[in-house]
Amino acid sequence: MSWTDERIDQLKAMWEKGLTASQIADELGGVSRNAVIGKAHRLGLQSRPSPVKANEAPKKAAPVRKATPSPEAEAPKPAPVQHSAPAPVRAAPPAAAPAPSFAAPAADAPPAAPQPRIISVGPGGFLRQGPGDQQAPIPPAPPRRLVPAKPSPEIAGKTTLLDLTERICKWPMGHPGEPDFHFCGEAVNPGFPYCVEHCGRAYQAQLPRGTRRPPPPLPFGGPRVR
DNA sequence: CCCTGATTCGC
DNA sequence: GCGAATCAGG
Repeated sequence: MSWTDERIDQLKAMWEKGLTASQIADELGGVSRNAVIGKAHRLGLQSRPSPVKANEAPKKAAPVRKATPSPEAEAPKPAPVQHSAPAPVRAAPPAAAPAPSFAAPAADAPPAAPQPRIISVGPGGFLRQGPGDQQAPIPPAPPRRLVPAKPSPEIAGKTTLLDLTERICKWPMGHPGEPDFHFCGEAVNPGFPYCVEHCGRAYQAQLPRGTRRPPPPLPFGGPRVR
């Protein structure tokens, strides 16, 4: 897969929306988490709370995979060039401005900055965009209003189709179409799509036709032959 | 173990 | 430019 404009837009939208690189990667499909992160950085999208970047210790971690003699000496760069926008731009509420209501423009608030442009990501990774954002119109009529995702009480806490990953047991519980249909959700038996228990049900030795139940094993205590 | 993002560097 | 490999923190 390559980074088409469309995919880049999706990446940006999802990244800014706060989805993790992994989530973005499998929404986009065909790319790895690393690819997403790499691309995000290349695009200049920047550093959202990283678990590992918290401290500001200027110590040389000396990570550098493989051989890196780094023959270069100290590069004298005492002049920190003042770029215009180094600051992490996370929405900075003017004061105690709560309730991001739909039709609640703060009449008194100074226009501040132009809103970054709002793109939301729908199920499957498609983008909901403002009318003027892109020339490509969305073929199916866009939803008239955004309804808060409602998981439905029956399935709350259950493993849904959207929750499945390579390491989650995909054994169906109930039947598709039923309101509480979900998946097992246990950790898989490595190498299989199901957990250990359900592997046991999914993969059973095929007995020759006509054979009756295999005799129960006699782990011990069988008739002593001597 | 799992996850996360950051960084490096060969391609 | 791309992304696997690696690092490092949670």
